[in-house]
Amino acid sequence: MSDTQAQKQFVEDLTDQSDDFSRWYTEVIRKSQLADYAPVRGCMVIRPYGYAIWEHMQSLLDRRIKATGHQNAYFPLLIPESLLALEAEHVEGFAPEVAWVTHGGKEKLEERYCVRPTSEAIIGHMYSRWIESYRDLPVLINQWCNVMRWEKVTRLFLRTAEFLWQEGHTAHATGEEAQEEVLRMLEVYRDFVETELAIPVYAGPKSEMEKFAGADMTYAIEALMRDGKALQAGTSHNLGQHFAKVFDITFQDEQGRRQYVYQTSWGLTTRMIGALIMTHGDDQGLKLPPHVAPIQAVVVPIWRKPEERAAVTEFVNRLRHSLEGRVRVWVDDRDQYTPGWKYNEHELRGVPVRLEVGPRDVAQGAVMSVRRDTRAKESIRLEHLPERLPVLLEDIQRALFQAALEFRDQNTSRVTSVAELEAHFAERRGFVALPWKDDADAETAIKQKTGATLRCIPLDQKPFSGLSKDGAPVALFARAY
RNA sequence: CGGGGCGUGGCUCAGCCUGGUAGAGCACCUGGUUCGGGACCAGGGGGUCGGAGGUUCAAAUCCUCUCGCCCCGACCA
Repeated sequence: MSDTQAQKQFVEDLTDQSDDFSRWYTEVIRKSQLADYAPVRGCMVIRPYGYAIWEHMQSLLDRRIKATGHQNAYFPLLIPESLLALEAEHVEGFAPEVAWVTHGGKEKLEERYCVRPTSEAIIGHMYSRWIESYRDLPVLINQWCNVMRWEKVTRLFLRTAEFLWQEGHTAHATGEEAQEEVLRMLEVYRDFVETELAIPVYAGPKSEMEKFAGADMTYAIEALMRDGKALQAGTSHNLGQHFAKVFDITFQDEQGRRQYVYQTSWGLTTRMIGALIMTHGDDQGLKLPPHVAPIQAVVVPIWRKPEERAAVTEFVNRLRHSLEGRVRVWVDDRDQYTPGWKYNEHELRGVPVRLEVGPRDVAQGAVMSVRRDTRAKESIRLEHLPERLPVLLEDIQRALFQAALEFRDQNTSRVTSVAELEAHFAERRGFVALPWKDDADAETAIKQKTGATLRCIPLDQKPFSGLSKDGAPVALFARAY
């Protein structure tokens, strides 16, 4: 039996990625208990294991949002239709997917409310009341909340009718300041996603066609999933003065002149859990980056006789105490499962490190650690564990990023003509870099022929130097989620 | 929204074609033996077949409608 066959045996009933990636994705989510379907069309329940990942994401991103001077606030779930309708382009963009509240109890409402698909409208309305002078600027507010978009086709985490996110909304005195903010938050996203989620991204502006409804300019970070499809992982919009004009958000400048503010908005969603699954997962299941893994190390005690059990339990207790506050550890002392069964379950659930503790280990005063990503084993003495385990976890975090980066780079091709691009997508997936000048017709044609869309024009053009003959920047195309 | 597929104990599925009142494996419960890569034996509980309507003496099975999910496309975080 080959190694791969031997490994495959470890997991029961999980479709291989190469057989059917979509099915693998859905199965791994349900079997690992990240989420489940809810009795509401297009909605899911994020189960405790999945929600814990989101909580870690929130805490790591929230820290960065606050470090860049923003404050959290909360705006209502419901938005009056009249407010949403003010910005034509915006409302047109979202009209097909808003849910409406028409009744309060048995009474029909005078004006219907929409369940927010995003909060530009209601926040714009409030900003017009709060901002009077240049001294009130900038306004730097973020909110963590749920939003609803009545999607026709839904997929767990990637596209659900209701999802969780943070949306930042800022107002500035000048366009330059707003643009700085847009790029600052794009960089916050890039750093967060690469550092904490170990997902490499390309960051840059979208084309005119792909931008947010109502924005001057949209920037995004784009990641590559293991099936070769791109996933938008976060967006940062320069809204210019569109919303300021329709919501009448003005201030008096130092010369006493009345001016419209310049705004930005930026968001990152629970979709990133989907990105995590599809970037790192393999045929055995999830591989969670230690920084956001709910359980960083799982302890599996092993014994045969009662006296062994006592010794192992005592040893495990010492181990647990020695790691308290340093590593998120869970001792899996469930009686009804054998060690082998637990190994498989924790691999499916993507726990970065497994610590096996049996009589042999206790005799040596050590534990056997096994990495989820490489399966590499290492015996670690109990007294070294508090130092060694955090280092090991950082190694894994780095290795996951490196593996994803290599995959992404191997699947980024360079071409110099639309014909080459089309030939590429006839054969395979991944990112394709092509020198590009904004041209909606050509972009539409590519989309129709290949299914690929312009994902972004990377701000960092260095990886593509020499590709463009006439100085036009390189754009990245891919089929995308 | 177009094309395709699927809804039967918690899960995976058989039964449907050729109607006769529901079955397997896993999971679950009890007892015992086990426990270093998904243990074993014995006993046990649980479904009215997605929903509604129709045909029929009789419907999981045939017909109509409807809801949901999955896959592939068009739209989006």
